[in-house]
Amino acid sequence: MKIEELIKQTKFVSPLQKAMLNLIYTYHWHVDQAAELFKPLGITMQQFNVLRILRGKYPEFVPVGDVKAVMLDKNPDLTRLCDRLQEKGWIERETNACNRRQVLLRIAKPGLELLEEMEPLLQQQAKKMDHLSDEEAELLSNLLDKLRG
Amino acid sequence: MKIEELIKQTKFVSPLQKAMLNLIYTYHWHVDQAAELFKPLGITMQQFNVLRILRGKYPEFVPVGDVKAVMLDKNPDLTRLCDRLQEKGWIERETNACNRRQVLLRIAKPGLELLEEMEPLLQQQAKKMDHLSDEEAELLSNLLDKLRG
DNA sequence: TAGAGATATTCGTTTAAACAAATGTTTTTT
DNA sequence: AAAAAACATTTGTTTAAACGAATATCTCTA
Repeated sequence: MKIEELIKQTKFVSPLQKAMLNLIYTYHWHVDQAAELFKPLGITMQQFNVLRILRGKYPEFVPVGDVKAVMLDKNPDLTRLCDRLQEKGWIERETNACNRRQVLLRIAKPGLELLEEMEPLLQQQAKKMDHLSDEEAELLSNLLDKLRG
Repeated sequence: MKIEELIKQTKFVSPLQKAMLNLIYTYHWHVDQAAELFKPLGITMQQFNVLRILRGKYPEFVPVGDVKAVMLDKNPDLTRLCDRLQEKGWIERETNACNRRQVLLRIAKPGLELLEEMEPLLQQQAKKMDHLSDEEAELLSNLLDKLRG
């Protein structure tokens, strides 16, 4: 369904404004879908995002600041997000001996297992979203890059 | 800057996953920008969104449910969002005499004036985002429509 | 014309987001 | 070497989001 119909608006200030409204709408559409998948597992999208980043570096430890730098949203409260991840046993946390200001993070075994479990669910969801060809998906990504300038 | 560099990730499960990560990143990028503009005015994006919808119907009154239906995010707590808009004097609220379950909303004069004030600021921000041509913006919007299926 | 069911919004409570200020640590300057 | 500045993260507090349950009203059916 086209964005005009979904938000019942036919006139837009510009094609760019229309695209931006569509971007916001599509983002929320995606979040709603993902939330359904994540909720029964007791994990939020942001938490999942952090675990994904840590898995990418495993078995290295990574400073909190480095994680923040590459997060999709620059969550200012990474401390308490990590508190929650640690309570669930999904990550390990320790201060860096070489630089005691830094706190180092590493994904723990149960965290890796959780991501493992989620993989088929994620792929299943991805399959439902097969409306774009690989070429179109690439094009979309490139347009988003260009949008940000 | 391309998404690969921004999130320091070179391998993606699929072009679609890359596009989705880019979508999420770009959304937050936009929200961060918009927040700077909105914050000094004491209004949030969601509140702005509601005012915009009400202006589109002015001088009609609109049921709360109708507003929710066309919102970009389906905020479940429109009641308290409207409380805040009313406290600031930006909207009027009254129960529908014909159907006393419904609450009707209308943007008030100060709300219209606020939107008026914001217009040049929004256009100014839009000008900074001139990296896409009209055709490319249309294409982006169409791809997002197609993504949702 | 009760009463069951559907609809539209609100309220209560728990939890997390936002923001500013503070803490502890390292580096740089004088 | 002491003081100032910069850095990395944490903490405190206010505010809003999330979610389910509740209220109030209307509609339809028996």
